[in-house]
Amino acid sequence: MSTDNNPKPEDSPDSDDFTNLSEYLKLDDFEDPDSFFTEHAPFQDFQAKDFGASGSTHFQGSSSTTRDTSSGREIQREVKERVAFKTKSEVEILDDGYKWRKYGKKMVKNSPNPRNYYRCSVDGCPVKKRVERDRDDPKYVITTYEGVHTHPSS
DNA sequence: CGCTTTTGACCGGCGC
DNA sequence: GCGCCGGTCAAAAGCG
Repeated sequence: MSTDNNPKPEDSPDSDDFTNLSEYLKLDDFEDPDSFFTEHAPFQDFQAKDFGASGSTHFQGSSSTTRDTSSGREIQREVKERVAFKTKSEVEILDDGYKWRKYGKKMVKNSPNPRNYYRCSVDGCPVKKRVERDRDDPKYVITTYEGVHTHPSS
């Protein structure tokens, strides 16, 4: 199958397994992150915390449909909204105003740090959160949100 | 008492 | 066909 639904012309080199997370972080060329923050999540309160959050990057994934007719089977996969945030914090448990339930921890090969998987504890909220520490800067935390909240934050 | 967390196992996909 | 990797679920325990 030709997986060319990538929003970025990246010709992955043969350097082991480079986490595409770095790719997301490179997309900090957005111009109006503030509007995004205010419109998608109460990150205003997020930064109001005392953990000193600064320098955040966000990536918006577009919904694309992939159909494979090579085997007569049609695979329609809609990509949910993906947002990656890089926050400078010493703690990984950043309270964004939502309740999260940890459902798994995994160790990534490219990082000496484990990756935590969180899910919204609210019923009907298909939102998932992925928290991982930066491999190059342990003082940075990478939080990846997937999906959109469908319930009040408070 | 309810809910969250924690670890391990399991699974699906892809690569070789 | 097997191995690797990432992701998810499940059961049990701990805590408020």
